[in-house]
Amino acid sequence: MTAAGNGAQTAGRPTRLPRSARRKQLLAAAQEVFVAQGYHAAAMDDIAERAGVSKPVLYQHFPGKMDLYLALLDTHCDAIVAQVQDAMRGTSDNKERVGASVRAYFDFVDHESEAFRLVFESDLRNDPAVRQRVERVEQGCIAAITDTIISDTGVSRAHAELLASGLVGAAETAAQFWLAGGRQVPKAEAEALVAALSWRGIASFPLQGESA
Amino acid sequence: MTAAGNGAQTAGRPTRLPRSARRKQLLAAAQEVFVAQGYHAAAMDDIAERAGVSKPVLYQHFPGKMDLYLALLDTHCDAIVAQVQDAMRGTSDNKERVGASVRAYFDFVDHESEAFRLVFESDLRNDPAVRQRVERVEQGCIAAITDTIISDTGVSRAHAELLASGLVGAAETAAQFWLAGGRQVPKAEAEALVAALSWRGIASFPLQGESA
DNA sequence: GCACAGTGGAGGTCAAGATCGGCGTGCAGT
DNA sequence: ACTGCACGCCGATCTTGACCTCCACTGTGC
Repeated sequence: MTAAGNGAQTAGRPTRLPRSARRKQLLAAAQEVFVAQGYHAAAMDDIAERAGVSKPVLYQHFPGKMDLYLALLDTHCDAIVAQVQDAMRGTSDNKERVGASVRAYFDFVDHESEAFRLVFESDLRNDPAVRQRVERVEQGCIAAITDTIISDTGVSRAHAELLASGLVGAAETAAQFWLAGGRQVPKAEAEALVAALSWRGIASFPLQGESA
Repeated sequence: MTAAGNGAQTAGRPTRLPRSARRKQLLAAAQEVFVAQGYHAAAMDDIAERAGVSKPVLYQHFPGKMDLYLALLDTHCDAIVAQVQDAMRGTSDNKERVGASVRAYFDFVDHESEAFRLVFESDLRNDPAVRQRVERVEQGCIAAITDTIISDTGVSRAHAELLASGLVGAAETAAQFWLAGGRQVPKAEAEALVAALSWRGIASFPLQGESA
């Protein structure tokens, strides 16, 4: 199962690809290896072999291992933040906003090849560049929700951020748990359940007891 | 601030310690370095220097880097699971259970030297031994809450686990966010806020959507 | 037939985990 | 009190493993 089941060439005649296609293929191969092994355990040899090319080609497309990783990370960081922001902007019904946000997390986690691990389980969070991006994701998602909470409940920003982080954590953890457990519950059902939990939790806050 | 502010000797005369005390001191030094740098970036030289000893002493107490890390990890894994289980067993009032669980996560995160990073932000989750322990923590906490949810709401186990994972994620993420944000909200206030969010979310479930 | 672009495998370098001979200190026996 | 002993500790070193480049080969356009 070294390089047989993917979309690259299987063996023998090395296929010549245009740079753009080669780059995309390298990114795909790198993603599979990074997701399966993590950053540190993933060797450049593995990625090259997975893509069916040799190491020099890899270094002709990416200056180093870190650049390769960051390219992938950026893609998925942008994806999840955009999905959550769309969930906020897509409607003005807050209940529907909660549902869409939860769906965003489940979609992100359910995306093929478990790429979410690059963001949520990165073994490079100590590296400044990676840490900055990962924190930016979490803070971006929290910020989007925070604004809505503030404008619709009137709680202080600090409180709203805490609530938003709780909601984000619930969706994130539940989605990961749902996937790790082998999708024992149908996706729509799981989304509805977590959305209900979140909505019931947050919906009572407007104009309710603030400092209770 | 290399080795000045800790409990080790500052410089000059190397103090001879009994094995037990030396071991505890090495564990403390290792925890500080692992928390600050992560597993991979932490060098054995750093840990030895932090403890004020040389590397061979370190290897006289621990067979390798991994053993040292696992010793620390086990301690904190046991701690958080026990805290959540105590929160469940400490009372039969479910609202108080939610409050105690949230408090458990905040206490764990607020514990000195940010040791929670060893569990929640480990950069060794790919390693089987570490992964097993970290997953055991999450599943242990979820299981404790799941049982209560099942017995008090009657939802299916799969649904209860999803709800529990959501609650766990909310507490965990909110606690980390609260700490990362510099404790902008007093601890008791933050706990109450997240507890309210969680309780309002879960409290409506009994006899509501399922068996009502 | 020939130049050339791009590939494949072998090697350099370096960081970090793991380890060996010397040193100094405290203690027991006479 | 003096001497030999044992033990814990340290500086310096080895080795492994992984990232990152250099020589021989192959297929194509004129």
